[in-house]
Amino acid sequence: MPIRWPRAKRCQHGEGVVGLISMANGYLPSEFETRWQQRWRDERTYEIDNDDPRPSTYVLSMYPYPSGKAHIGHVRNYTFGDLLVRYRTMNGYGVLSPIGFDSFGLPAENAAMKTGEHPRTYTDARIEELSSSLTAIGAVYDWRRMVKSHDPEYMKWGQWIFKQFYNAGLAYRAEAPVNWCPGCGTVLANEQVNADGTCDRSGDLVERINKVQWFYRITQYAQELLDDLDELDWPQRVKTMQTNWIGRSEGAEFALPIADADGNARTDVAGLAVYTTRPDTGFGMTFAVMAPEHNRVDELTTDDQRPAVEAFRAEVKEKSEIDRMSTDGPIDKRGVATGSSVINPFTGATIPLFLADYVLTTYGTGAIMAVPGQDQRDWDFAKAYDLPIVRTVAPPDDFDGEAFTGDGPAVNSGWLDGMGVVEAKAAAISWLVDNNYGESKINFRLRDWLLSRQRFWGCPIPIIYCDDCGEQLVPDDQLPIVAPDDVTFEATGKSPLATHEGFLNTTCPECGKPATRETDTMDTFVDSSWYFLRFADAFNTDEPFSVEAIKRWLPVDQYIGGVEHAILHLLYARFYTKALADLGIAPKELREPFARLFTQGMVRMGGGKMSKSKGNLVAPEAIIAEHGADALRLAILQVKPPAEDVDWEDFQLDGCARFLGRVWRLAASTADIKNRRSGVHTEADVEIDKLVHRLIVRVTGDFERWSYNTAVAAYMEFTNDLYRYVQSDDGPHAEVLDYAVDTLLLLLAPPVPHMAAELWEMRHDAHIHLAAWPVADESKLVVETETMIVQVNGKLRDRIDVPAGIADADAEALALASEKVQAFLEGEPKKIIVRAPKLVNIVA
RNA sequence: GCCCGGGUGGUGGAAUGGUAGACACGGAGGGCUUAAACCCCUCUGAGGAGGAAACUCCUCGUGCGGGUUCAAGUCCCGCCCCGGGCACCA
Repeated sequence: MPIRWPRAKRCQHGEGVVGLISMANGYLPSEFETRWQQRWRDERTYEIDNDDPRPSTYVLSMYPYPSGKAHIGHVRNYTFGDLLVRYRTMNGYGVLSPIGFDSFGLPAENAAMKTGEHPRTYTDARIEELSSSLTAIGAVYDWRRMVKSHDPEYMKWGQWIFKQFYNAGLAYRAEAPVNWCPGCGTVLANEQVNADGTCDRSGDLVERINKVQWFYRITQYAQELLDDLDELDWPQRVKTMQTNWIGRSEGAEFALPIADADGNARTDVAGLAVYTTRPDTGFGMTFAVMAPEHNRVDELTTDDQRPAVEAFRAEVKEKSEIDRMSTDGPIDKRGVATGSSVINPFTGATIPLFLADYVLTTYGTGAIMAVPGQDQRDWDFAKAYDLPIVRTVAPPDDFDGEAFTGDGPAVNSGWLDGMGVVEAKAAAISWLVDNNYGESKINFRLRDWLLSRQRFWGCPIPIIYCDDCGEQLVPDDQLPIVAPDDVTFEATGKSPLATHEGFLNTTCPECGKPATRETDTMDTFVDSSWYFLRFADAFNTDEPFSVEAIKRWLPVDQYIGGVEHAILHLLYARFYTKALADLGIAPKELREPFARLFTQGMVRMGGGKMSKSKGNLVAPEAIIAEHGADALRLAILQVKPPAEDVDWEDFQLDGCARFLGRVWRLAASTADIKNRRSGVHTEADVEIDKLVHRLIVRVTGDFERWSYNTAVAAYMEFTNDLYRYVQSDDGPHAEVLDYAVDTLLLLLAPPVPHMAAELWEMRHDAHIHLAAWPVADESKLVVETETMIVQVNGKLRDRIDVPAGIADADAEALALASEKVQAFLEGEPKKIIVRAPKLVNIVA
């Protein structure tokens, strides 16, 4: 609440601060911002050694993909991290604040195809641009520790880690589908495939073809990745998303015997394995469905259905997984009968076997039992194909839907009848086990991590293929394997690695005979899965990092990044950390990389995501030139809670710059204010002093809970009060004012580091960022009177000033005595709720 | 489609279940100025009543419909709309 100054004390006649404070020292950020940036660098203010005596804390913003000059989205991300680094430093911590670049990736390769420039020189230039942008917004790092994905030293240890994973059985090869463009003769990223399934370069229809590729066995850690989420101080929504992504489910896997022409179970072939989370509904299984890619499709398709099945499979090949998972649209064209039948083991009935696009090979067994009574998609399918529907769970009487997925007594289910879902599940599973049809099974939606990329600009997978010895790891003394420089990029999109003779041909490390290299590179998520560990020991040439260094800094105390990374990056990094710990490369006890996570929202432009490809980027340079980096930082903090998405149009640069000007004028010239006084403190002096201490509490609390927009409001409110104080007829008390301004500057040092530093040096000839964060004096926080609100039936009827320590009975008496309240009372109150000193609610 | 968020004045937002709209932008009025800009001060959710005025008071109001509660922007249920992710963009 702002102070309500008595009218007479206010400045009435425009004398204003103009008259009191010199205008000569205008706020001109361009005169000192770059100077301070240079000084932080020269004075190594934010460099830190591993033997630094201060208590450790590790603040990390996700390392950026170097796309060139920063855009406002970057600025927002790195402002939050920078504020925290400066805040923690003022709190006495030795803060590890490193920066690096996620410098492998598709855009550099695309640029190479356009301009012929080698991705390395292109990427190095983009890193320079982004680095200078980060410096220009005042972000401070220990630049010595910089990690770049494409740095050969980092690649060397990345490949070395792959080898350790391979030796531990965590890396393996298997077939997996890729997007294949027949026109370009190349594999496409999902991003390069248009919504209609065509190649964005050639326009050809993209196919899904199978290719042998490398995987990391992340599923081995599925349970641990799920369990350990509990101990993380992460946003609940990110934890929920990871939980759902891992997708643990308990159910049963069992076999549906294949039926012969007479409807009897064949004993010469294995049954069709299906996975279900609802074994209790088995009696309602009226058909079964396989994924179109299931490896038994050929075997189980009858001759008369073969043409239809082949046509269907060709069609599905062109569909994306998202389209296939969708339950939108007509379902009648989304499946086809195989002509074969299987047997429902529960009922003994012969039921038809279909293919449908919504069943995926990647989940469960790639085949399902269909129970239309309890599953809406099965219901729709049954309707479209005229299949019987049998309810096996009785829906409530008022149920008017189709498939019923809720709980209820089992019906039409033989020996399960009458049981609830939980009981029936257990009973059905024991029955399946007892009769040798199957077993209970925990299934995860999580799939192994496909890390092969058919790209040039990535970290090569350190494998050699020998005709005689098979796949061989590249020996350590040959690492890193680095992509060659003498390559040309063709507009078709082919990776030059696969055709570069010098790269491709090598000798087998085992037998010495001619052999060939793996030409796929690693997913860039591999690079980003351990860079935060390398930061802790960035100069180590003997190992990726020492256990000691990791023990000193890890886990990251505060990780900051976009919510778009909520699943993939954060899950992969967690997996890497666990695997590295289990292999003894990282400390055994390091189970999680990021103790606390903050996910900030994105900056949108015209309602859409800001991105280079959309061409709607806003560059910070022009804004910094006009308003200064501090004003931009403050506007970022002020405009919206950090976790939420924000539209660029809503930024209030002018207002923030105006506020900084107000602080500047006040702080730069307090000594010149004409009517400064000394001696005895007036009521106003005491009041201002209390506000200073309340401000410390507010800002500190807001920083701790990432509520920067309200912290900015607190600064502004306080500054408004200070202005009124300075302009009051009595004038300001010199000591009170100086203390108030100094404290304001200290509190402003993390968000607006340049201006705070400049003013502090003017006032104290010292470095504000090395000063201690202010601490509030408890005795000055004591509140003597509170405004008690009085409600009648929950509606506000009066406000009464009461002593903070008022007893409930006295509060009640005061409330009832109020004339305003009396007017709304008829007869005796039914009930009175008293929450002294804040509230009394009278129920009439 | 599935998973995860979000809907509060003209705008961005604030509000441990307890005074809805702090702070800022925009707007209005006043001061300073020959004038303008800058700057300083005040007012500003909608509708209405009383008063010469300062001001006082009433009703409505947090996407829609229900519910829980003495009390709901906040908790629960069901809708509607908007945004993000969906495994090869990073």
